[in-house]
Amino acid sequence: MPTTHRHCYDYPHPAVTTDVVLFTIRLDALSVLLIQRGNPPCQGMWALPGGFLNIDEDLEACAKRELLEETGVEGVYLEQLYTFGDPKRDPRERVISVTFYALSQSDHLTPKASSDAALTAWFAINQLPELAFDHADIIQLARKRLVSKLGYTTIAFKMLPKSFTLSQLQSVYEILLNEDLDKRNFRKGILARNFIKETGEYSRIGNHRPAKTYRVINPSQVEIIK
Amino acid sequence: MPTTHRHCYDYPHPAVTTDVVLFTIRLDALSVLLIQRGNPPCQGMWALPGGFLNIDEDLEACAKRELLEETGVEGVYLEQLYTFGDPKRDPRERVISVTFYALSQSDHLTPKASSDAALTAWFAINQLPELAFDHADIIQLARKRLVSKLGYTTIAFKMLPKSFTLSQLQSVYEILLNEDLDKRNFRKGILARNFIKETGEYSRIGNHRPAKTYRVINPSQVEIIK
DNA sequence: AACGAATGTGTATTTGGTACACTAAGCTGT
DNA sequence: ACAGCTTAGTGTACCAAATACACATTCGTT
Repeated sequence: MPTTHRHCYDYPHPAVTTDVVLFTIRLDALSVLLIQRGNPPCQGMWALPGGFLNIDEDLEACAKRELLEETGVEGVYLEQLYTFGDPKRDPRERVISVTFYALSQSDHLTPKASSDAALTAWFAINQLPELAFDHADIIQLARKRLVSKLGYTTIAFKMLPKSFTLSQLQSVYEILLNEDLDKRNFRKGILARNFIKETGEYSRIGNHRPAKTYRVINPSQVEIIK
Repeated sequence: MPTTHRHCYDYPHPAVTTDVVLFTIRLDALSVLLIQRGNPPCQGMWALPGGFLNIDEDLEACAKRELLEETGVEGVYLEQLYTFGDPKRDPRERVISVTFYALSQSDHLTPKASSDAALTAWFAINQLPELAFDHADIIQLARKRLVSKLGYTTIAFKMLPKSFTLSQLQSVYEILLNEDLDKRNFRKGILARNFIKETGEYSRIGNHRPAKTYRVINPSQVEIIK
């Protein structure tokens, strides 16, 4: 077992990791992607995808890389959440975790087993397994942030395909807010904000009337309504 | 010059610092506390108070400690802002900075020269000097966060003494939002939210009618209106 | 006692949000 | 082909919240 310790400093340095809370809506429930840990500590418990920061790597790049390496997921919307640094949050050494949350439509997602053969799986936010480290706290904070951002940003669109129906969009809001919304009021409100416009196409799935599909007018703009 | 390098790791570790954007309102302007750097890099430039994280120290504790050591300021409201980690943000080594913003009433603040005799001074947010590292970005983000939190939290009270007049409170909002507010509507709105109540005392400063003073009912509660 | 300066107060209007029910269009099974 | 099921799509009346707006009050000063 090599313990070369080749990287030395005058003062002790903490380790820095990134962790990602990847949300999607699956089976009408807000869900999170987790990885089962293959090694101690917390072996066998479930954890967020994430890992150690490379020394020349940007924080966001690290989050994206770990997500790709561990789950095969890429191209999702990603935003920094909070930095967790309790001195005892990892029993091995001092670890600062810069956390992110990510949003994706579920049909873009085919999480593969990670390179070290760990299991990855979706869990509904209300049916989470026992989680490693402080990852339960991270998920709850991410959920809180996500829900509160619904009100003044356009992040909801990040959980839908490029083209979507108003019913699909309403469903995203209803699941995240955990309450039913009035169909007419929802449509009136969302259309008044001028974020989306009709594609001219129709969604013809199901044995019922086809629905107009819409797309986001300015996909890059996410922040701040009004 | 001792270069003992006694702290060694299998993989390179970044350094972790905290930096604090301390806001106050001074001379009718939103202002920030800065320190003039005595050493390279960026010698002579102004920078945020902050410094390296001790290996067993909580992030928030580090921010408070550095603020106290470098400026003599303590007891202020402090909240984590964002983590800056661009690989080139510090020319010496890889440095991750976990940033905070803090709010204080100006009359509580008597910033002293720090132990290493650097200068500390207040700067109006619109008249900042040339800043070290990415500290200009940090300040702008902090300002943006502060202003947006005005709308749905009670942070404005953190910039006032325990007992204050409604005109003082309105002035805080006007300076932060950079717009004039209607006196009657402001009072109606703020009183309807039931955050504050009359102390029964009057402020008798100036050659004009004394003003009722108010205090916050629940000083610990900061988050989320409605 | 007159003046200057900031305090303190109410109403009418506008705006935005909420509550609420039926017709339209497609598919399926007979 | 038509009856029945399923989701799409649409407007108005009501209520609550935000806005616009002007003058009398109470100090201190001269």
